[in-house]
Amino acid sequence: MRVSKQQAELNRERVLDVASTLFRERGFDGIGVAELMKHAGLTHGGFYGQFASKDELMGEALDRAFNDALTHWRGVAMDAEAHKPGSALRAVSKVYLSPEHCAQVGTGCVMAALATDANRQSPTVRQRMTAGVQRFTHAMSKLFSGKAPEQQREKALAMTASLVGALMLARAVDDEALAEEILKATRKVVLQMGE
Amino acid sequence: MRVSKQQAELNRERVLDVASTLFRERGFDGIGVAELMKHAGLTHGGFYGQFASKDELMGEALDRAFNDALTHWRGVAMDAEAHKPGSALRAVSKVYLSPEHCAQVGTGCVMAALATDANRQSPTVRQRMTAGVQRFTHAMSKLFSGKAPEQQREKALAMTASLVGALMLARAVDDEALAEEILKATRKVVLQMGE
DNA sequence: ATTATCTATAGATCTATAGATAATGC
DNA sequence: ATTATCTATAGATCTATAGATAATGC
Repeated sequence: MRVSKQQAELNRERVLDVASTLFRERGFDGIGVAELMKHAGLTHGGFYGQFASKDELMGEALDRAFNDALTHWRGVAMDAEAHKPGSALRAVSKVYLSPEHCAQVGTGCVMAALATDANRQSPTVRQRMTAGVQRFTHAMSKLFSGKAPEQQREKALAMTASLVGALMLARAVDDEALAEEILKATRKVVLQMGE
Repeated sequence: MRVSKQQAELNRERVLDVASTLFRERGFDGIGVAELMKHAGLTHGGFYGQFASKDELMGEALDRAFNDALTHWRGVAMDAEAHKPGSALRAVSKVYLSPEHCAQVGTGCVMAALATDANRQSPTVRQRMTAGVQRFTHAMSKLFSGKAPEQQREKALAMTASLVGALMLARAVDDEALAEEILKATRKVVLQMGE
């Protein structure tokens, strides 16, 4: 039954990966510890050897999702710049506001999936969400490098709000045509922020 | 114990009001039938004489919240127009993106409070959310009356996404200064949509 | 000997229903 | 007689813990 220290660490990482995805798909309260552990191939009781509480897991899963997001969006921006200088904003908005991102809740933007949920959780969870929003908007500000620093930040904040709101609404509606309309209209607005 | 038909209808309305507020504050799964009924001054078991299920209540509470919202925002727009023609867009964005609205989750925008939640509920609930988004954006399109019809709709959709995203993010962060920054940056973007 | 994981369970929820009660409305 | 509401409870969750088990790591 007992596994090596190394394997235990891998197990813990797997629980975090599973949680990061399933929390986004079903919400923090939409999946229990038992089912999470089952998805990670472990039993319910083993969880409390790896984490102090479900609340602690929420915080760490949030951090993980933000880390993955920053890596992902920096990559999208850098690839675009390498291919065609000045195209990063267009690339990021196109990928973020795509039907594909809309369909992938579990691996998609953590803010669009869990911002409302985080607001109803513990102070610790809220702090992690706040830190994530700060990190994300800071990364986005680099998409407006032609402008003054305070303008970069302002535009990054407004852009983030538009992206997150559009994705969340597009997912909320049970009508693909309407969802696509929302995404398209927001792509246009976000591109105008770069002008 | 039994009350008049008229009183029973008033009781049902009170349950709906309570649900509409508490669902927005805590999420659909964040409050149980027993506590909802207690807030309405009734007992747990009485609920099922008024509603077939909690799911049915969610749908009706959503409709109620959207009805209230449309009345409210039409009022804000009309008051502004009456006072100063052409100021409706500014007035709506100012009130929607205010710290006061940010603080009042239970009586505030139903999309910002429950869009993610609705995505995880039954098809019926999702349909009601979709219908509400259609109604809301249709009302918002009148704020762009100087433009071509298809532009009005496009701008209303993008505006709605920005408003909802900004409010949701501002509420999610545990930092008033950052929240105010998000709201302010988004006010600017929304006003530019009217130009 | 230590410890990662397991089984089993306590105690607190949750939705929904059954059956009793008592006031309304015919 | 009908019915709006009540009390009580079934059955299914949920988080967290206690104690057993068996493999690791000294």
